[in-house]
Amino acid sequence: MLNLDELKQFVTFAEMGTLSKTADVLHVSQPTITRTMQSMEEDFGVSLFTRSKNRIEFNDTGRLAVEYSRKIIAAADDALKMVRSYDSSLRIFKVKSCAASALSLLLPSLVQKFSDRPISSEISLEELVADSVRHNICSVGIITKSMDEDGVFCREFMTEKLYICLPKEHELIKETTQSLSFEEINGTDVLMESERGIWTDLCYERLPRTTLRFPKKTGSFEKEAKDSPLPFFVTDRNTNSDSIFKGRITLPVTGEGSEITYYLISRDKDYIM
Amino acid sequence: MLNLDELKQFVTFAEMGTLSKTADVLHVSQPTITRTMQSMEEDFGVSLFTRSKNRIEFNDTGRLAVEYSRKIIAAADDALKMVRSYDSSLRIFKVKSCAASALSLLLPSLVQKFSDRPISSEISLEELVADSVRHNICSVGIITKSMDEDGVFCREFMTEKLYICLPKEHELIKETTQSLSFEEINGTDVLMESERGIWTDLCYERLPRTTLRFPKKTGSFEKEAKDSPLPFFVTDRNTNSDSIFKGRITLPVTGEGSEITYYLISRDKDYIM
DNA sequence: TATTATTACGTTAGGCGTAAAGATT
DNA sequence: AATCTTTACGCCTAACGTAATAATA
Repeated sequence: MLNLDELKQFVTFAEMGTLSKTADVLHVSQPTITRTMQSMEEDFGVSLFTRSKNRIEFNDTGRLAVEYSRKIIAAADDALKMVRSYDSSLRIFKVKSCAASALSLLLPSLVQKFSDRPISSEISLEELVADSVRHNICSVGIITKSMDEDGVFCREFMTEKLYICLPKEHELIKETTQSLSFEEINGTDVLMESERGIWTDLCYERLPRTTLRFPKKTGSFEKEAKDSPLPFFVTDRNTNSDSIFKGRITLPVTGEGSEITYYLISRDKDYIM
Repeated sequence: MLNLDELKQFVTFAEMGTLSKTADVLHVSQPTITRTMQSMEEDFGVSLFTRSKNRIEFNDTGRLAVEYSRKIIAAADDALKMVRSYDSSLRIFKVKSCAASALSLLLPSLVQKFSDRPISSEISLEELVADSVRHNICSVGIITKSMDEDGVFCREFMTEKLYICLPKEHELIKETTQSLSFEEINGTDVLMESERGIWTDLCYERLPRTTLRFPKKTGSFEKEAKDSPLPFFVTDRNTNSDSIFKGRITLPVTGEGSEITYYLISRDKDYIM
């Protein structure tokens, strides 16, 4: 009967080249490896090696067997990983979001609704959020595109609009300026609130010539924003104190992507309805 | 450590519903299954069942674990199957062909070239031939389309052209008839040499209104052809005795597919060059 | 009472390490 | 002499079956 322990010795031998080295790295005796290789041939029912007196090497069949052994081991590793993360997802209510604002809005209601379970949350790339929900790694995800997949429920959650906040004398402001497009902002350095989240990703994409400056320490954005002559972005979901807007003008940003709709996704309907 | 034997007991339990039935079908004692299920929970490191006093059932995590366990078992079965068939392909020189004529032409040279190995050959569907070569199940394949895939070599082998052989007074023959198209033949019953092979497939496709009649016993085609008033197909690679053509006229068949080019494919260049 | 899961216990077989032998470079 | 594979031998663990227990329907 094929056996995962033996399979691992088998592929390790393929990587090490000699039985002795294999025994070394696996912390077992050399005879153990010899026996395992013999039993692999019995299990597969075919010859897997060419043997000379003090040398044993894979033949073509052996190399094929190694390939397939790797697949079995990968399947086993995958099984452990997936089952454990699912179990953990049942214990800990995990939320991944592509944006901080939507997460902040959602969390309080989750804390109330699932007061019996610890809640962990994380800002992550949109694609990873979707994947995590797909694979039961997290209970609820927040993304910016509607999702229509079997076994995954989706509903609209909220919208958020981008504004730019500039010092009154900033060169981008002309007399008649009511709003600014990404093209107009592109090239002007901007202070960002966070290194992660959908807005940051968007700025990297739409403002290629702009240098995005991040707070030196996490959480020091407000302080730095007050002292800085740089423009910064805010949204209609802004949670900063009013003081950062002193001496500044806030203008809407126009162009594709400046208004985002967030969607909640989950494999469990009750989690998002 | 995850173990294939235990995994099989695990998925069998999922199919049987009770530990006792599982023990029965697997021919082991009930305590063995109890212990295995306990050790599965240890291996995965999570709870997989809900237990009442004399009832044990899968929970959600358990059902997920069963899914993944099936994948591991499938990977293991696949490995055994593939490695064994590859080993066999090294011992026995296996040829699969979509047509008998090309096989007949190829076999003698193979017998000479690989006189140290037994040769087995088979007529099969074109797609299965290609798949067999891809998966190392056979050494050489004969198909009718050129193939360009990594790791598979291909070369042109021979061509074969289709003719129809009719009794002199057959209604399909007019004064000026020099050839017949599939459209003209379609609807007329025809005696076929074999139930397998590319020509038979082609006739099924191009002569939907025709009833194809096969020899009652394999190998009795020549005998039946002499006595029959039906037309039959031959090719320029015909190997039947001249006697079957007595009192008959042989006309070329026209139309797409009436001339076929055969290609040899193999994962080993030397096998076909 | 029949069925089911679990625990306890004694036995056994299989797997491991040590030691040694045989062969190669 | 050092390295490598294989065989032989003894030990010990881990897995099995039997028997018994407990609970349910």
